[in-house]
Amino acid sequence: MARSMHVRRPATLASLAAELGVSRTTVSNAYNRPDQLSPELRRRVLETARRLGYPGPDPVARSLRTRKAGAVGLLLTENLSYAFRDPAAIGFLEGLALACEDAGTGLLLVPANPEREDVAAVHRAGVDGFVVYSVPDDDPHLAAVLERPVPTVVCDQPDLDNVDRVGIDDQAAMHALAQHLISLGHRRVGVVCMRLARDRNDDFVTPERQQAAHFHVQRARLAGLAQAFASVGVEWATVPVAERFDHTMASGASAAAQVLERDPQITALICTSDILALGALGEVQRRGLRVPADITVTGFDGIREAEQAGLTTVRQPVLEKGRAAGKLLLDSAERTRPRAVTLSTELVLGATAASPRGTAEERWFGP
Amino acid sequence: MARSMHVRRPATLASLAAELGVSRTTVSNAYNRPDQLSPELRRRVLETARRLGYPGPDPVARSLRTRKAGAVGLLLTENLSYAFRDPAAIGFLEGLALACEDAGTGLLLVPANPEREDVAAVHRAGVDGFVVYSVPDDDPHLAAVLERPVPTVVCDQPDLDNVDRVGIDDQAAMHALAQHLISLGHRRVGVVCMRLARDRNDDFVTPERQQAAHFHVQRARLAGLAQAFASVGVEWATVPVAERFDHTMASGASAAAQVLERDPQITALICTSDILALGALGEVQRRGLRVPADITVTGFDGIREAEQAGLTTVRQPVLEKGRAAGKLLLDSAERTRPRAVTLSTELVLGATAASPRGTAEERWFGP
DNA sequence: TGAAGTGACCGTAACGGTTCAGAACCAATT
DNA sequence: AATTGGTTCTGAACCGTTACGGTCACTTCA
Repeated sequence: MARSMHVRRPATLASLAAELGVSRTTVSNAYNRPDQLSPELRRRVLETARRLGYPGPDPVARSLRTRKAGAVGLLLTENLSYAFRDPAAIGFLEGLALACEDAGTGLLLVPANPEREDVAAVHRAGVDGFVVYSVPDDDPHLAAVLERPVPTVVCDQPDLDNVDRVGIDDQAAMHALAQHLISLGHRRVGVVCMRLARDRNDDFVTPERQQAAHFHVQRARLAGLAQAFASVGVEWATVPVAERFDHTMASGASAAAQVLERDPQITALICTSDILALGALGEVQRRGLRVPADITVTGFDGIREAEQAGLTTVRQPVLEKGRAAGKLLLDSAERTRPRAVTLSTELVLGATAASPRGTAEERWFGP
Repeated sequence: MARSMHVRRPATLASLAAELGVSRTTVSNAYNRPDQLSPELRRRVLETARRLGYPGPDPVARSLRTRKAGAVGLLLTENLSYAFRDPAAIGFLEGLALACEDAGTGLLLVPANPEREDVAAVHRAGVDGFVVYSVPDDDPHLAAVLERPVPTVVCDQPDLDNVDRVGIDDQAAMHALAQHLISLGHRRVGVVCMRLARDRNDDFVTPERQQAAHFHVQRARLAGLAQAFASVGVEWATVPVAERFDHTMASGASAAAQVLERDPQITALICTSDILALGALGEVQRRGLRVPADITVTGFDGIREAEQAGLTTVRQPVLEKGRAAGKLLLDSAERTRPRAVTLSTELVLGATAASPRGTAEERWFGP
């Protein structure tokens, strides 16, 4: 190949300067400060660059000198690829991408596999800051991020002092949903929740595990439920709570089955995410139960698929969360840290919740 | 704040070395080659690093020295955020993320806004290679990427000599779909297609524009249709082809309306993407036409939403495309470039295509 | 006892830029 | 003639690492 004949090392600023008989500074200026040299010389520089195949200043070397990478890193709970399967995560990504785009900043997806504890990828990331999306309190990747001398914004979890955060009031939102169910007359309920810690537990959750949960969001949602139901005399410890490690519809279905087998008498199945709820919905119907006539099912998130299914749920502004996280990170002007943004949620009254047989009214006024 | 009291410059390899009274090399080795120094010294190095708040070797400086960034860049046709709204793009991203994750490589989303011709983001990207997803032939960002001295893989379009490519045979796939429609008896059809060039043209497409299209994929799909229909005597120039710049269901709907107004007699509406087809489907039904009894509608891509709608379409392996692109880029071992990967497609016979009233049989044999 | 390892560490030279304080030159003003 | 100001270009320092080719003391073995 003719190509491999002249394996001349790629041109650099210095070689260009030598070729032209000018200083490196001048070549650098030709790219970065056109006003610092005569148009004629600049033209010659660019011309020679083209001739020599010089692609312009090396981005890495520039980053080293300027101490700016022009990118923000994103750390996720899950596999990188998972993020593209979860509608809520996709919404978050879209919002974050929006903010980055506005700022002309790149978005680096850091390959932090939660299985392996390999933190090297975090150390290798050349970024000006990190956004951390929904990781457990004790995530080693998070620890590695916090060691890096760059600003960081956490979305959802964990809730750390000294670190900027964007999120919602999970406990209050779930409390509101619970109040709604309570007002409908539900007292005997079951719960399906997402993973509470980094270890897999596809089973019922003990009260201790609920309180010790390393995922702040799930802990808060359960606490919201517990608080609401306890206030109307429900013994929370007796409520079956099934946990699933994988966040899939299949998990929702199997968890629903597990709960229903433990207590077939429940009138409502409360799920801490829409994905789980959609799975539960399928399982419930597969068992011949009508929703909401025989049983109420609720979710959390407000994803499109939930809306289509008419799910009663809590809508949270996923896109806004991403955008807010990005803005917070990029507006490093405001130095009053740590800052916290709490976005509002909305109770979505779908068609999957209703009063249990023997309605609230009947309870109060008798048949 | 106590924090701002000691604004001591952040520790570096050198300052650590000085503190310890060893050489920089040794500190570097403590991180990168533990076998090159005694465990005891290594322990001391790491201990001192912790005490001084040294976060480990600076990734940018390391990248400069090793000439490795540990990330691949992704260049998209559209706004970054758009990628998270298009199911096909999401699938591609998932596949690409999968490949990157396997290799422990980061994925940098480059903010290349197609509106502005601002190529700086491409120059600023510290990456070991680029994946380019479906951009027009004359995209300035693509030109900037190709100038960079790093390997590049193009997915879908454009189809360049000297550059690795992953894609499908768009022309053949569309030809097969057309053959199917022809065998059903369709002769009078309309077409809805995606943007053919970087300039906005939300209108009918002239034959010249079809052939000069800067989007290779769309050009090929139209060519497949033209070829198939021409071979059964249809004058392709008379077929109404409506183009839309934005890739949304709303665009599909309006384009369908435009085509139907031009020629209400068409028996099939062929769309070059599922998104457009779903929009067209809505518009057609809004007009009181039954699908497929009154009119046939087809798509292209095979996204989940299309499957749910029972759309007759062509399924292409979007996730596989992403994965293949990533692998191609990362397996720089095989140096037999340029390489090309053409993945196979599948005709999906949904419920939106049928013989037109007055079927093929009736045409041949009479009533 | 001398040659040949071996393990632990170091010095120097890149890597490819950006930046800042001037130098050199020229024209215009005082 | 000296000063001022502006434009254009340069020299040297610096960014924080890692690669490479050593040195040096301490075994090991014939």
